[in-house]
Amino acid sequence: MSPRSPEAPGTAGQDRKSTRTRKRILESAAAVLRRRGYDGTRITEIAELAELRLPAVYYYFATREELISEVVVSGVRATHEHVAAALEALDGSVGALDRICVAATAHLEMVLVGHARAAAAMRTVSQLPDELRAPSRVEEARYGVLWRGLFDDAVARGELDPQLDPRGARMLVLGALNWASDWWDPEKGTVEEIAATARRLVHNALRAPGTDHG
Amino acid sequence: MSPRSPEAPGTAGQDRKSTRTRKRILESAAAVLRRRGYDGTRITEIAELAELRLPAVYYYFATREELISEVVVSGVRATHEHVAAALEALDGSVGALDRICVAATAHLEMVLVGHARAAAAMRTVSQLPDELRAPSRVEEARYGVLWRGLFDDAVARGELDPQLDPRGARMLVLGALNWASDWWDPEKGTVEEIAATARRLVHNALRAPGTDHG
DNA sequence: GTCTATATTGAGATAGAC
DNA sequence: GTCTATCTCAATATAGAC
Repeated sequence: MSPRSPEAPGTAGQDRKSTRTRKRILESAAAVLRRRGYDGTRITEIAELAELRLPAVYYYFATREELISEVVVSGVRATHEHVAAALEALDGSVGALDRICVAATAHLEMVLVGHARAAAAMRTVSQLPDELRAPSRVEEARYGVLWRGLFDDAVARGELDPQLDPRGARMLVLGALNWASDWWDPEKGTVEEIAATARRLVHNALRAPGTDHG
Repeated sequence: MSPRSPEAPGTAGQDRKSTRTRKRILESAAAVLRRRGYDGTRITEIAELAELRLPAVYYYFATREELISEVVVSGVRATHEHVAAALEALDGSVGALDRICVAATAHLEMVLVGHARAAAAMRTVSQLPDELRAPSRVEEARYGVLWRGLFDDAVARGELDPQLDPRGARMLVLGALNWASDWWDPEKGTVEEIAATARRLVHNALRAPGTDHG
């Protein structure tokens, strides 16, 4: 039976060898995808990184496209979940602008160190051919709803600078965060440092005038 | 004689047919590079867009790498020159923060509409293999000096929020601008609109507290 | 499940006619 | 200068042994 439709195993379920191997392939694919982009990703390189030969990859995924699609979709979903969890952990009294900063920090963490698939997904989505774009768009749209909601709240509560176009501001902020995986070098500073700068920068950028916090 | 080492022509020099064709190939390459990324760029597609067959491209450029390298290097240089010109046009009394905003606007214009090679360059540099990376790095470094100078000025004059790491802030801002070519849709808003939002956002983001401009 | 060996495709690059 | 026709090589994908 093919592991492409996994069944409940005899004992525990989560770490059958095939499940672990499959996961290793996905992580390797994410790493390659992040560095090389969609077209530059070679299955041979993925296999090498996963310490397998190429045909073993095809045992788990029918095609190159299926593998890449799963990396991207799960990367967006994982980022979405991580950000949503960070927001849910907040006290109800936290302001809309501060919630945006928490979301930004969580997003940045995922892109930089949290999950190889997250960085791969953010960098890759716009390069995907149309067939692969469709499934990933669903996840992107769901995640987009979360961010739009955060900005809508900030507008409604008067916390967003009224001179900013909310959509433009939202996309510029997310761009700043996504691009960080391009230049951030773990040897030149910790994630906490860049996250602190990003949080401060985003807070400054969006806040309505007259709400200075020194 | 190959046009790869162009000579002074009989009359004017700039619009010999071969010079124009060469330019057309570079512009086509930029358009493809921007959409597809480094590995996704096919010379056939470049040729098609330039209304030529593939061998004609090889008449002007020895290899695929040489062509792509020229697009990227000239794209960074054109952006550098455009931004530098915008800054030089400013009155000496303009503050450091405002100068950064002018530079940001000029950079964004180039990436979005000014020059196909600019957008291609910004999107592509990090994907280049090492051999191609070297020449583009020289241009990137030169352009980077300009931006570091702008931020150094802002720090020296106390216009930059002291709680921001200057390097981190600089990279986040440039990321926001570069990423815009990924999502900006000319049908959903003019360049002027997004540029206005970007300018306001950057000004807010970087300014030292207590220098509110309402 | 994973391998070696191989079929197949498609993209970069060149030869040589016009 | 630009073309048609062709070579070459690398990458996806499969067959079949273990």
